[in-house]
Amino acid sequence: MSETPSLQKNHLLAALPSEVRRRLIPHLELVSFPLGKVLYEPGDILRYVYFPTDSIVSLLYVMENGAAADISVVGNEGLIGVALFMGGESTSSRAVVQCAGYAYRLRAQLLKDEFNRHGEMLQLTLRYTQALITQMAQTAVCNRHHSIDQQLCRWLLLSLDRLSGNQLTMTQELIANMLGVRREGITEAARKLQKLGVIDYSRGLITVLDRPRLESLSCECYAVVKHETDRLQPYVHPTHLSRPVYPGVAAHTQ
Amino acid sequence: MSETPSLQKNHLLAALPSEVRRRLIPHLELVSFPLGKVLYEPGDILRYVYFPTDSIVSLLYVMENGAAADISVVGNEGLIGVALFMGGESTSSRAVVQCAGYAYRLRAQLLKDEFNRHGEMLQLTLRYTQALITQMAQTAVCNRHHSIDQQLCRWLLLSLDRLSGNQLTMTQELIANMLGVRREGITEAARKLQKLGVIDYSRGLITVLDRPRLESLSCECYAVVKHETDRLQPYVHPTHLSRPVYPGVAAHTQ
DNA sequence: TGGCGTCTGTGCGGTGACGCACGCTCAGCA
DNA sequence: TGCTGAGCGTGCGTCACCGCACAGACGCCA
Repeated sequence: MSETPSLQKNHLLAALPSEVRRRLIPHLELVSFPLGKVLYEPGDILRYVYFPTDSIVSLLYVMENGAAADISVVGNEGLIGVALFMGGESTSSRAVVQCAGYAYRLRAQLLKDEFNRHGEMLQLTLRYTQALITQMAQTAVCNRHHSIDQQLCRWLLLSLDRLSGNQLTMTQELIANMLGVRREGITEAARKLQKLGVIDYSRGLITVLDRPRLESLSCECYAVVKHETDRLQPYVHPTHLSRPVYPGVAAHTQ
Repeated sequence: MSETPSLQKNHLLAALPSEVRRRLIPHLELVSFPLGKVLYEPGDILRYVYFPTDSIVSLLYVMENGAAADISVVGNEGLIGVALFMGGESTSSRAVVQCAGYAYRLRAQLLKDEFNRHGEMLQLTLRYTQALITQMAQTAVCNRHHSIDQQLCRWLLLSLDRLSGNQLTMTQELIANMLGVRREGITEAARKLQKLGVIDYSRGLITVLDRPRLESLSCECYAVVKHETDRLQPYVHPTHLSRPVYPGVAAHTQ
């Protein structure tokens, strides 16, 4: 194909009908995301939407006292900047790069232009947004009910799903910030996992050795989110999605 | 006006241009929501969307062990069933009536038909959805960082905003279920508020006596959500929203 | 009017997470 | 080669919340 191969790494871009993709390609800019880069702060007007290929971005809520917690994780399955097409133009979250890598960006206005064609782009992004909502909701209950141990497992799995390989480059401090807990809490939870032979880690590099075990140690939240995401974004054969926009949704009523 | 006046009580319906509203009125059915009624369970196909007028519905996530936590509260400012137009058709949440009252319902297909006209309905509902997302996200961080005392205040305020008057008919047990905490925790928090003269309550009837004080005792989460909701849904003059759909969003780019 | 059930009040031990403090260890660099 | 600092390990007291258990209080209905 004549397209940049890495463009296919983002599931949303990959799922676009080739006609739409051809329209957008000239406007998609590959950008590098260094670790810790802030894509936007609460209230910022969004000038771009970003489609990660091999980077991971966390949506963080920051409290007045500086304490924060991530409410969702975005990787190659999604995009950053849903507020733009939801109509709000900005959000109250902060978007921070959690795993360095690359992403394609698209000017806000170009995305809106695409929506105005009432094409597949709208359907795709809305479905993704619903998956995102699921993740946020599950995060909320997880924060309420589950132990740090379980949440660490959930979080490792969510991150792992958005990368290739079985390694994560992140310090315990970073993870603690994401989960909104103490660093020591992560240290203890990570040590337990290491003792069980589930993960190995050293100075900012985490290797997952036994993924099935990790899944069983995680709270149900991971499975719930994954299941729902798979349901909403079954991008195995992108052509499956080449249906008309709203009328295309099966009319189950009656 | 010839329209049912109570239809105006729902902000979304009220904000519709009269042309759209005229189209929908014949299909809007007023239904009664008794306390505790379950509108849908996780995974249910949504046959209707509901526009509350004077009822309040909680979106709950239920864990495998039965423990639950509400992730957002929906009243006359919104609608129940966003999954329908997000494309998912169903959600993983349970919708439960938390304050008895009334709502208008609309058949799923009719809503989709309305979207296919690419009208204001889409813009309106998407903006609402973003407000909902904000609420979920804030709930997530609130669960992580704030005390039961603070969360109770937040929750009373959120509920109060969606009703007229300063009274809530709900038992401490119910509130505890919503917040995903022990009933005793609510008892203690409520007692503190009563001692301060902020609220009064007895056997399932809560009266807010000093709302400003309640707001100051609440965590920041209430204000954040309220501010964002007001920004996204400034339905003071519904005609303000009579703009073209996507192109109407001010082109801030450049 | 008496009884029953719902709603609320309170106590107690247990525990998970916090805040703080300090020590260790390894990579990278001068 | 030795220093420095980032990353990780660990202990200790404190606190919020939990689970359980039971007691009082009020409303409603027979």
